[in-house]
Amino acid sequence: MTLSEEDYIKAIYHLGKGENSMVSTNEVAEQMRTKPSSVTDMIKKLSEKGVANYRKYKGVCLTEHGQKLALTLVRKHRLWEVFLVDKLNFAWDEVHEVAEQLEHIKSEKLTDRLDKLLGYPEVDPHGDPIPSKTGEFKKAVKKLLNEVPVGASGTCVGVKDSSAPFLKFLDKNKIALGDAITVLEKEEFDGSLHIEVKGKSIHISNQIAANLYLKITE
Amino acid sequence: MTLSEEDYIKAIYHLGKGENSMVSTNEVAEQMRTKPSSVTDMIKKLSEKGVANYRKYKGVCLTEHGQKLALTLVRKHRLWEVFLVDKLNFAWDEVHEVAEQLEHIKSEKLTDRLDKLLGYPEVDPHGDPIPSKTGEFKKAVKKLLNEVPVGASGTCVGVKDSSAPFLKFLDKNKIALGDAITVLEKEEFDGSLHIEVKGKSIHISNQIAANLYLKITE
DNA sequence: ACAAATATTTAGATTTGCCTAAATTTTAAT
DNA sequence: ATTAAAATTTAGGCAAATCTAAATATTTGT
Repeated sequence: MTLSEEDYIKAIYHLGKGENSMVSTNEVAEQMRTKPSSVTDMIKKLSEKGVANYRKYKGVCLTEHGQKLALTLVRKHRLWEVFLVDKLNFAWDEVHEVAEQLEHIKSEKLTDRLDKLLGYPEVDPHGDPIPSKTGEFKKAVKKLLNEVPVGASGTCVGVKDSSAPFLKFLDKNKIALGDAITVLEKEEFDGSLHIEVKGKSIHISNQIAANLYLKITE
Repeated sequence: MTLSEEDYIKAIYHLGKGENSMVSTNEVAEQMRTKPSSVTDMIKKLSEKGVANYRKYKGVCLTEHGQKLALTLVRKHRLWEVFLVDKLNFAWDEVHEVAEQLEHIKSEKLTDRLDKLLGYPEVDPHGDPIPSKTGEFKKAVKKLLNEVPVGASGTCVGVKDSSAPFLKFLDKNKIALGDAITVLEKEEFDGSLHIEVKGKSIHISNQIAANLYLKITE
């Protein structure tokens, strides 16, 4: 598989956590399933193009210009996700791969018209915010379950820990991605929660709650 | 510029004129703005993959499988063109380049859902037919002006001869792409036409008419 | 602070698509 | 039918992205 400059920019952006922190060669390599030496090569090129700042052995971050490019990619990716769900009735959990391809289409007009068609959405189907044309973010509607206030409801849209044991736990407790969840009560002393899922009330530890993402709906 | 296998398949398909005739290395090279030797290389690879039939010095055509791939590409290209015009209000003459990118997106589900969203259109904005999922074509609604029956109307959607002199001629006669045209009268002896364009009645030779495409509307 | 472990870069090879130039085959003209 | 012209393929190289293995730098644990 041959990776594009845009793929590298995206990886650096995401690893930089929105705040444009320095990311290491190995981090990028692992994220992109490639070798560190390949990353070094490409990063040098991005650096020469004025897209990234690279310092040997120190890591890499995006330049202002690089960040603009990254934001544009994120914007396109998330707009396409909304399109797939809202207009083509894809399920929210099957859009990523296709959006991954669509985000590389080069046409500013296309992106802007798509934005308009969709009614200028502020978040994607996973609850992640969509940057505006000028790069501004609205706040996310996605929160870790343990940060959701009592009484609030949402849809389970992702996990932070995707290890087998955790997923197994979810399964055993009949919590699935896509489920509607309401926070009923929060224990003071240990942060554990009573939540309602599929009409059933269950009790989960803070540990668990800290690894489940909710897209808040009310 | 680095061309994909799909680009080659498309070129071979289009040069083969729908009927899957043998096309020459040089034809493909010219169409793709690349060198004959590059074409030879790629054609060999396509042949090994079972997508094309290649005989040294004789030319190339698509296998059954290759034709399926080509049809899928044409289908995707034209569906995206309809999308851009109908849903995103692009002008019909500015969609080609973007559709050229979109046609490479790999997702059968996406294509089928798009088809549905658009109401299963049978022709694209240029009047060219859209293959169905199973590869069937409806007949084109695009005709050369000299083949259009007297009384019929349409929109000028393209030229066969795109040389500067011809385009200059069109300009001088105030015929532009996108214009509505009605055929008023046809001369028996030389095939020349009286047509109405923008409220004006003008007279054009068969020669000219044989190089103007109309998308028939009534 | 030092050695061992880890991370990163460099060197050199590989693959792929493309190119130029030379060799070969086919086509066309007399 | 023969030869000149045109088309096509082959040979050899280049550039880009990647990989492996070796070299170098940084970090960590004691």
